[in-house]
Amino acid sequence: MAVIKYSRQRKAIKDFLMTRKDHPTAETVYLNVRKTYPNISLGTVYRNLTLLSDMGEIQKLHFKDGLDHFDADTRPHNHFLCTECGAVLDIDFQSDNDFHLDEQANSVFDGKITGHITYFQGICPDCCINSV
Amino acid sequence: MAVIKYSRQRKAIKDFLMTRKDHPTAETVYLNVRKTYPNISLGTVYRNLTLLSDMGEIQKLHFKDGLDHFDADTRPHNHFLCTECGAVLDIDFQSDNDFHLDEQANSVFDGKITGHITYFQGICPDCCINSV
DNA sequence: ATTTAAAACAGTAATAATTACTGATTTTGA
DNA sequence: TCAAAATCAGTAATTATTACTGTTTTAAAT
Repeated sequence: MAVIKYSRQRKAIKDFLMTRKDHPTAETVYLNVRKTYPNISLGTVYRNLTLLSDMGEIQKLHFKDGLDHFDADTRPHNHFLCTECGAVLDIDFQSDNDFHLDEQANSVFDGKITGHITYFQGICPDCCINSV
Repeated sequence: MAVIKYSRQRKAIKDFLMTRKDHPTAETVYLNVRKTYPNISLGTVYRNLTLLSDMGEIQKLHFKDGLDHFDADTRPHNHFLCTECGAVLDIDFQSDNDFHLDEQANSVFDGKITGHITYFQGICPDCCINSV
């Protein structure tokens, strides 16, 4: 695939993803983009999510549910997984030490560490309210 | 499943897992336990890995390859994924701050954070040597 | 504006990891 | 030793994802 051509379907997929902060799955993207493009195919959604991810325009994430999740926010940031409802949220918090973590880990590791991501888990705000 | 009964297959699965530090997949466990129990079935391996995981005797992990990986070490510790060969390793290093990370994150999060895990990525020792 | 080759599409089939089902075997307490 | 329940082996089903095929869309050159 030498040249990448524009496609409205790909634009719609990225546009939708940018409206969401909850890292939807391919299935969710498909169901929503179908509102605008009723006969878009699931294969097109997968192909474009992978393509966008390869181009670095979005991030592909893996959580414990075993599904691929997609995030239009490509800045390095941490994630939270709710053990009650499975919701995935961004955690914008970074500890002061976070910036130095890679070099610290490198000093005790024989290979070469280039990055890290921290997954938090617990009860999300919604589930906290509902369990009162 | 009220009472849990002993089974040699389950013991063999856990015993094998305890010999490994590289977080094998169900398939790898299957291929190895078959050396001792030649007609163990893949379903048995999956069922017991899930059972052991539910009982808290092992940990089920998810990496970018989309496969389930299993770890007999249930102490909280961090992981490393090699972007070259896909190898998964333990990172025993913990920053001084790591212990306080949950409470720090809690102070800026509306829900309740109960734990975290950090995934490092980079080039593993083996791949570093081979690429010289 | 037309033409044209490559890229992308919709729709469908195939793959691969995992889970569920079934009748036989093993475990364990009585 | 016996019997009920758990577990097993083997197989079928499910589910997420990827690959294939013939048609449509894009974009650059006429």
